[in-house]
Amino acid sequence: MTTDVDGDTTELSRPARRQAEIAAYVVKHGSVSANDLVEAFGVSVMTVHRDLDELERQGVVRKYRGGVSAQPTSVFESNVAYRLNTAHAEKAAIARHARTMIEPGMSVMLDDSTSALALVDLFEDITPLTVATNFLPAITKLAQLRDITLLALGGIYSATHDSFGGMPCAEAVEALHTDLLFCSVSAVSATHAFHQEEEIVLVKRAMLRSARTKVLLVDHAKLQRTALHRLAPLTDFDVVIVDEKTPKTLIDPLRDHGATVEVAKI
Amino acid sequence: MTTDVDGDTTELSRPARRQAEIAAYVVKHGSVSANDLVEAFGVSVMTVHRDLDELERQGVVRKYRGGVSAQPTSVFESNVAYRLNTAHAEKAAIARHARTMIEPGMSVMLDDSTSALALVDLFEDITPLTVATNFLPAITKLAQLRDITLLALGGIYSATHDSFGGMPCAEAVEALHTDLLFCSVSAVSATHAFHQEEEIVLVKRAMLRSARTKVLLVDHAKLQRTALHRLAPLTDFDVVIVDEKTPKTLIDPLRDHGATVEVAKI
DNA sequence: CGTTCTTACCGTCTTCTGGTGTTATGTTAT
DNA sequence: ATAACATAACACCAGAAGACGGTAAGAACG
Repeated sequence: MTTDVDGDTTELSRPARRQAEIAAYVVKHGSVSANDLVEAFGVSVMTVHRDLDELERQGVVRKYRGGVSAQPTSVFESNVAYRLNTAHAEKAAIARHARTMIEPGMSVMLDDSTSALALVDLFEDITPLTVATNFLPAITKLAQLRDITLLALGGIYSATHDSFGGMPCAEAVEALHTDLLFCSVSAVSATHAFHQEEEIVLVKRAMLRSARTKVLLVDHAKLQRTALHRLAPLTDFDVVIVDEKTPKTLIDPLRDHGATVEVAKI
Repeated sequence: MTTDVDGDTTELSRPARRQAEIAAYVVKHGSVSANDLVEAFGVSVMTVHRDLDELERQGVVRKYRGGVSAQPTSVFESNVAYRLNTAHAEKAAIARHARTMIEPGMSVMLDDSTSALALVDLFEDITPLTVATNFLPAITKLAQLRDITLLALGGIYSATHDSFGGMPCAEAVEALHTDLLFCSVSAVSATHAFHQEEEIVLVKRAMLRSARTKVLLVDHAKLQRTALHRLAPLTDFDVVIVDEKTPKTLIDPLRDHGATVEVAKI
């Protein structure tokens, strides 16, 4: 199988990668047996089962005796799109660009996106800093850093996103007001940002209300997709940052509709 | 140096262990130079500095040119007591005992204590379960488990406790009401539970208000200590669980004052 | 201005955990 | 009852991350 829109194959642990591929395989075939997967991926039955367990834990597939089947696309999409997500260099570039907007002493809010995670790696040098996020990997990283006030946004854990959400999270967000918000979405049209899942939209909307300056991080893959729920018009964001690989033909429409778009150089 | 009240030396990575010992050393001597520590522990200057940096990050010592000094005891106590904390077998026994109080489907709240952490390891078999906690290691573990609804209690991260606290956390707690609460404290007298730090007390009090059945987990070391802030009378707890090593002479007074004490068998 | 202490960087070593297969045991369907 | 499938329990291997020291550059103190 060739999957992959553009190059950049690695940057994901082998099992994680295989799991994402298995997920794609399952969705493609609707439902498959463990043995099918053994042949297709050249690993042992045991490993297949372990992978499937993990995918089930994340809510991507459903196991039953004799095989697995795919879950409703919404869940799958946002997960696998996210896991197979590469574009590492672009993400890093976007993060570096975003970083220039941050001054020591500021308060920053991050959502549960890999783009935001790339940004976290740059925080060490912008201290002191207050960071609020509901994204577990980000929380774990930030907890290690000195001179960073970490404000964890709690809530109901979602294995699919590895983050916290739901009403408790929205409430936690509403109790805050930060200088900056960096967030991402699953899809971007000429006029609006979209997201697959309603509960996530809830939290992101709350975040948008709780920050002075709002920044949308968009890698070029997002611009060609669509998603179910309309999150907000792009004009709600003070800045939209895209990566260099984004074709001009996709950027121009955004600007025509009033968005402030900045291009991050690699 | 001999430290160590009772056997059980390991169960802590080498650097972590040395750091705890260094912390103890610093407290004992009030303030020491890096070179002193080099001799005392037989490691390089570099390593000493790294250890001290870590301890400073946790708020246990204060670095200045020429050496380090201990922080106010309150901070130290709750940290090092915690890190040097062994009594592994006892903790496990207490956890196993506590476990019998939990039925599938219940909602459980945990505070930031190693006792609670031991309990987490037993949750895998009591599913489904809803667990709320502000303790980062517990959150990380629970996020891996299936059939557990994890409710993270967010707030301001404290490196000393590796948990979240402050007003945001207290508010998150107040929005809940669980069937059970398992918590621990730094010290227990015949009549009351105590804790070193005020902010922590704030959260624990909120937790006590937000649970139907309240359980206090006490390993025998706690019964001989004292601490600054009075958290609550022991009669506020429905059950107090102590380990087998606790001398009868310490248990009886608790019972005389009306507490329900149960002894966990190893 | 020099001494002392601290940090930054690099290379090496070790430790450890994650990933995997194999075999054995358990479970469900036919 | 038996075959197919799933889980559990070891044991192995490798890659990665951590721990550590040394040296050199930097900063603070006298």
